[in-house]
Amino acid sequence: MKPVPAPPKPPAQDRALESMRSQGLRLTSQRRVVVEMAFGTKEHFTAEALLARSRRRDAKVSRATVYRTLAFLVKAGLIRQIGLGQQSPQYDPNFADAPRHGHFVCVDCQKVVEFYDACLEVRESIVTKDHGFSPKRISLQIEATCDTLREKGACPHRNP
Amino acid sequence: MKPVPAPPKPPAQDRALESMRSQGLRLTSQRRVVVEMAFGTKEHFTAEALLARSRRRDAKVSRATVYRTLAFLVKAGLIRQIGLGQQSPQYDPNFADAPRHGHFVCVDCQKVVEFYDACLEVRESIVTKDHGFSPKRISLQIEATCDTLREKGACPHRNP
DNA sequence: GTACCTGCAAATGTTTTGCAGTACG
DNA sequence: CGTACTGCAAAACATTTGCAGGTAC
Repeated sequence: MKPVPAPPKPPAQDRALESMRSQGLRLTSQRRVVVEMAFGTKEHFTAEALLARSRRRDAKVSRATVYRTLAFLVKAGLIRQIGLGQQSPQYDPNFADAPRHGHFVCVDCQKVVEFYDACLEVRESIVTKDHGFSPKRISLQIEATCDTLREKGACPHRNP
Repeated sequence: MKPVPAPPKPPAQDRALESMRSQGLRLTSQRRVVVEMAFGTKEHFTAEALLARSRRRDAKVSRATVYRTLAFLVKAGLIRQIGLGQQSPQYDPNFADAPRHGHFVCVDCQKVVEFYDACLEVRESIVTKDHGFSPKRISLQIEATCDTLREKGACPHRNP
């Protein structure tokens, strides 16, 4: 019997629009632009950066609309606000597809690297239950130094 | 043989003052008040709350001094800024004595419960090394629902 | 005595909000 | 067509900073 491939998950972007529609929100052109720009990258971004990117597509997108749309996406669980010890909060669009990853923050070069570990997830779940809770959303951030930088003097995580 | 009790670790408050002195900072009366108020509770607090509490001790402590002192304590690793998904950042004075604990945030009542798990710590360290990093500071926050609330209709974590 | 510190107030930066006009459904 | 949405600008906050005067050491 031929194995049936799992149907591809709709891109986060489509799920966001669907989520908005199902909540009765109108799919305005501005909201489409903001959603497209939010999920059009795997990188983390700030609210201001998302505004700038959205305005390159449509110069009239307002700051207010970006903040309002971002707030909805966060509440819907499609984007997560992460506090990486930096100045203003960053938003991570990858949680829609990989809701359980954590972040390394390289204290040498400030680069953020995402990771996932099944053992951690299992243990996190056990510990949570042991304390009488049911886990809903886990945020794990590890500030660390880069071994390669220390040994070779160059950090492999820094962008080109 | 009589067991020898481990010498008590100096309270976080004393370590903070010592840390400031060793860095060449002057121990002004304002800084003493802010440090005392910061470590005088096990609860998390905001910068504004620390200002209010400090002013109850000395009405003339300025906002600027509170922010400046808080920034030093965070950089020194004695207090940690935690992003608990709330409005403004919270500060946790318990990291000086227990630098590796995590936080449950009850999504039902917003109460924050601290926890520690040795297995998690070991696994976190392994995963970090596997990715070529050496861990320096770990921040684990788990948003969860409270089982007792769901079963009994009352949340045991809510304050009296 | 002299840096370093403080309080004040103004500057900065971010997010929210009120409102009149616009457009989705 | 009505109601939700948008852009704008002002408001609301949170945090930082410049500076004149004060104080620890």
